[in-house]
Amino acid sequence: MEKYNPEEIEIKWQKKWEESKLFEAKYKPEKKKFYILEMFPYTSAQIHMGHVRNYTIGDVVARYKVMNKYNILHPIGYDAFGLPAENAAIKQNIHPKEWTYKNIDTIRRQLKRLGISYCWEREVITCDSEYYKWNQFFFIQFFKKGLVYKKKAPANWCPSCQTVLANEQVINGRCWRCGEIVESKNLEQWFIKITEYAERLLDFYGIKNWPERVITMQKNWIGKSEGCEIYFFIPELNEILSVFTTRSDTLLGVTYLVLSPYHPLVEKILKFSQNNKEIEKFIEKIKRKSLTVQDILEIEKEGVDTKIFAIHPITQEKIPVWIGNYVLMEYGTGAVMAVPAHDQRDFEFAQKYNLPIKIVIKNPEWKEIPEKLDKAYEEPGIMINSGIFDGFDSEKGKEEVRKYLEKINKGKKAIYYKLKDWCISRQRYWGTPIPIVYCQKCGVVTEKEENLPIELPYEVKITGRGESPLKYVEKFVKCKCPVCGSDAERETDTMDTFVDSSWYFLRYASKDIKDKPFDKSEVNYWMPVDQYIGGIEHAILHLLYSRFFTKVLYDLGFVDFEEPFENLLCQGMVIKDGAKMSKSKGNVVDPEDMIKKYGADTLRLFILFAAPPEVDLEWSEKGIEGCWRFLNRVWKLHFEVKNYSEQNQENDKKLKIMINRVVKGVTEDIEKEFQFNTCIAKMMEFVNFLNKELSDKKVSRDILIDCWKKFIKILYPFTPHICEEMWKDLNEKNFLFNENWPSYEEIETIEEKISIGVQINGKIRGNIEVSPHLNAEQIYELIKNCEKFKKFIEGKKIINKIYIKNKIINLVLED
RNA sequence: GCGAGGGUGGCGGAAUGGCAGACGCGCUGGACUUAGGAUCCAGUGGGGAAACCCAUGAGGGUUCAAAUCCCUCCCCUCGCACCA
Repeated sequence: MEKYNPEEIEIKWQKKWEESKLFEAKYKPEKKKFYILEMFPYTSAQIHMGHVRNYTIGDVVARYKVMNKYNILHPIGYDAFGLPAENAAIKQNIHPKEWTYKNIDTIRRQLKRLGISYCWEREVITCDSEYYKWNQFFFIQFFKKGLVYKKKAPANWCPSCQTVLANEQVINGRCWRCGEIVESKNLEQWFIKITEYAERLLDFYGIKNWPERVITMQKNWIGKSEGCEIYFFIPELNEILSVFTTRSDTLLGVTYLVLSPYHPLVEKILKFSQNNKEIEKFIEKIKRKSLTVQDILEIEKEGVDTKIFAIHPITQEKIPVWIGNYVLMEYGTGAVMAVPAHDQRDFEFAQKYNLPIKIVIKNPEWKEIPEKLDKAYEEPGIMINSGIFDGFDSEKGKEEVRKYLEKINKGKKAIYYKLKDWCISRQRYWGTPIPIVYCQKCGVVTEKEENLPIELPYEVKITGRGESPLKYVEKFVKCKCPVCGSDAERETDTMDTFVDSSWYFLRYASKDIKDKPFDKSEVNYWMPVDQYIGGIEHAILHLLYSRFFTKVLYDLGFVDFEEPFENLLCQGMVIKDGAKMSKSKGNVVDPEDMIKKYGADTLRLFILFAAPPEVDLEWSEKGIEGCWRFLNRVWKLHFEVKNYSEQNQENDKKLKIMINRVVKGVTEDIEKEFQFNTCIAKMMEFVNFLNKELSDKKVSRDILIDCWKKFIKILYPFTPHICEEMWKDLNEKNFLFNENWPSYEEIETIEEKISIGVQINGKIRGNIEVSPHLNAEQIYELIKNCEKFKKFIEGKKIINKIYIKNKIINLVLED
């Protein structure tokens, strides 16, 4: 027997797999398909344990499904655009392109070294103009459909780094890099109208199995609320103020209105109000404050009286108008009707400024209407003090008030969403150029499709300042108008990298990609993705954008499905010493070091064994050693099996039962929620059992070899290299990848005796061996005559016998 | 505050109404050995000499039977957070 040498075995098989193009996906419309996808890596320097976990889980699924005769697509690519490449350019004085491609080479090598069964022929690199050309193409299609527009909007601006930051780079209101408080800066930006798809994105029909929390997070992010717009006339300004409310039933309890300090009417108010000095002071104060999330939570409600009045649409009463710091311009109409009796925020504000509180909803538990409330009553109830609406249940009252308002033209049904349009402009170099041209004559026009791609110029000076470096690349900026041919200028902003990742999975699903983004029939065959695997951090952004993109492509007739990912698995983080592995914490374990020390199979095994896929995994040096020992035992056992020559059949049946049990267990645990940790535990049990069995020498060679082959097959998806080696050593010619997953028989059909638990009055008193075919009565007869149970039963009357087949029998005795 | 998930040996974790702690780590003892941080064997929730008793965050309930279902409470993690 040779010593187990993982490096030699693994590299040998990886080469063979590559030479035979074993994992190449083939479009076979007549075969049932399985598209297994893992979120592609961002091209930072190298892969980390999180990637290893993600990709190993995917590889087990892929290899398992192949053995179950699915036609598999298991692709990989690189998310290659993005800010870190520019930061590296500044810091290391290296061009973003060189940096990115160098990293891709490293990552590719590392993935191959892990032995993941990728179809390398379909690799996608998003910074390749062959790919981003189609970002530009889709942008133009979206533009034609009216889904793209430009507007001035506040962007996250870091005054110290002199650059715009993406939302996700703003942590608690501060810059992720330098910690400076992020400011808001108005810039012209390109937007895609994702809000037009809000309703369809809320519909998760077509999604089979996603973690509930991801769906909840998306629903919250979209944030639909149904209510009513109500119009208050302001005579002094001769303006109508529209407010949004979900509680139209409380309309008669309105005692004042509140505008956001950013509300457009504020300017006019400043002109007309006698209180304008104070208002100005207040607004100054609000705008000066840059607030972090924490601040907003702790901040006290403050406001200023405009001394201007609005007219209540129903009672015609004069309602004071205030400006308050607790009203958001970004939501609803930027103005609210305040009902302090039934809204806690309004209640606090009213108390502070001595504004009246009018109760209009009666808590059914109140015996009488209280004089004073100590907090707002926000639950439903019966409408009171509401004129013609008195006596209505508040839920029904919402409808009634709304209908009445509609009749008198003072309001209408309205739905608002938290979701904002997707800002895709980035003032950066390393991204897809937006295919827009500014022409003196024709205005803003899209580039002609035949002129794509608009290539990113290589020669550029990256400064890290707030403007796109492309602005200073004359060769890039100067162009001809695609409509009239006169001199024009290009847009210099590039696209958010989330555009790249919104359709990469379609590109994979297509072999023929010359002159088109993807092949429609092949994409319709492979899609939707049957199993998507990735981190929870993409719960909203990437997954929402991809769903949106797919729906638009459906509407444009590019694809025949609306949901890209049917099943989603979010794997947990890899942590060490209780914290996520990170350079700053100094607790990083490098996968390559581990592969050097133990081999890829051991690393894969450990990462699958230490925890179920969706929970966080605590790294353990001792744990990986345990897996190393296990594979060494398997290796040793293999040679003992191979050289075994006994023909004693005494325990053959027992061995058959064991292999059936483990095949059944592993199959079921993979099928059910990918419980790879218990699969491995079951295989370890089998190895422990077989070890003993071999020293007893009571099984026959043929049966043993047969069982061992089955075992190699089920271990294969987890640790493919060592399995290929053992497989070939048994004179098998096929790759295991092309073998069938073993079948199993139900235990009852092969097992003669089963050990069941014996309970007396619900207490376990021991075990008994019985045939699986016996019934409760027959088992009871056995127990009655069994010495160890006699003393519990003798002289007592049995009032019930509960037998759970093959598990337990409970005898209930009279007291 | 709201929403979701979770709390089981010294540790990672099994068991989703049916023998709690599978499997692995660690630990203890033994074998082999010049040596062992290699390998193999045995043991390992707590109490007890034993029969047995007690144990799944705390307390109550349902059931022949509860880690699992129901109620009350405590703690941890994540997400959202002035959303009108």
